[in-house]
Amino acid sequence: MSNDQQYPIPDLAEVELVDVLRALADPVRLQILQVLADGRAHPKSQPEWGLDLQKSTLSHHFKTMREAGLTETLVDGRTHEIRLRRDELAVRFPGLIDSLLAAR
Amino acid sequence: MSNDQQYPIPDLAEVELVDVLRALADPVRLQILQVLADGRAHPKSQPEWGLDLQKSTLSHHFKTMREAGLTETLVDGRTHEIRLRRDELAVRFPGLIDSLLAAR
DNA sequence: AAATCAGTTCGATTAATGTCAAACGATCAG
DNA sequence: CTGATCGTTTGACATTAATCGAACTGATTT
Repeated sequence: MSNDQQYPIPDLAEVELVDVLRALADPVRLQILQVLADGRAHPKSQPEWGLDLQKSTLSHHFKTMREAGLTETLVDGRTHEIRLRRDELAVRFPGLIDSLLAAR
Repeated sequence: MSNDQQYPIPDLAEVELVDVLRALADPVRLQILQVLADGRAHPKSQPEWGLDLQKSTLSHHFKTMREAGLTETLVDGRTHEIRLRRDELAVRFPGLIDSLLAAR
């Protein structure tokens, strides 16, 4: 079996703006967001993100973003990928992700 | 003399997105932002904001927002007003403030 | 001049957060 | 089966941040 989503993600209807902002008010997670901007799924492996962090720290940031409704996880064997929930976010918070990704 | 702006505000060119997000990733300051959404200057006095906080706490939040580039202060004698730097913010972070104010 | 008022600053307390290392669980390779 | 790999969880530590009350500053009023 592969690509089953099996980490719990919140319904965006229950996510508040302040939750999303808290999740993104961190340089590491903002960098992760930028990488995810291409709309594709990215492996959780360290080299992917251009960040000099331990894997446990990275794992913490992934969890934070997922619980804030920003990402979903795709599990395939022992590797994981994450994807930005861009369409759903655009419905819940129109224009927000776009403006964040456009900022330099 | 009145309405001289005399609290230092940063040049938005030097403000990073993460600074703005940190400043807004708080329910109190998000509420203040909503009040400022009408574009007018609002007095710092407590009844204005619908928040049950001591004045020293409110003062802390105003300072945080000002230093993040979100607001400017207008001093008139012993009373102060603050205003959202909306036009400048729209140039530096296009669409961001609008999407935040539209979120429910 | 003295009292009052608006707002800031300071110090203390408490809670939340980012980071790492170590241990753990599950999957895959030999 | 054994060992390596991917990622999570846990616990510890240090830092940041929100809040309050008290003291303070400067402006206004009496």
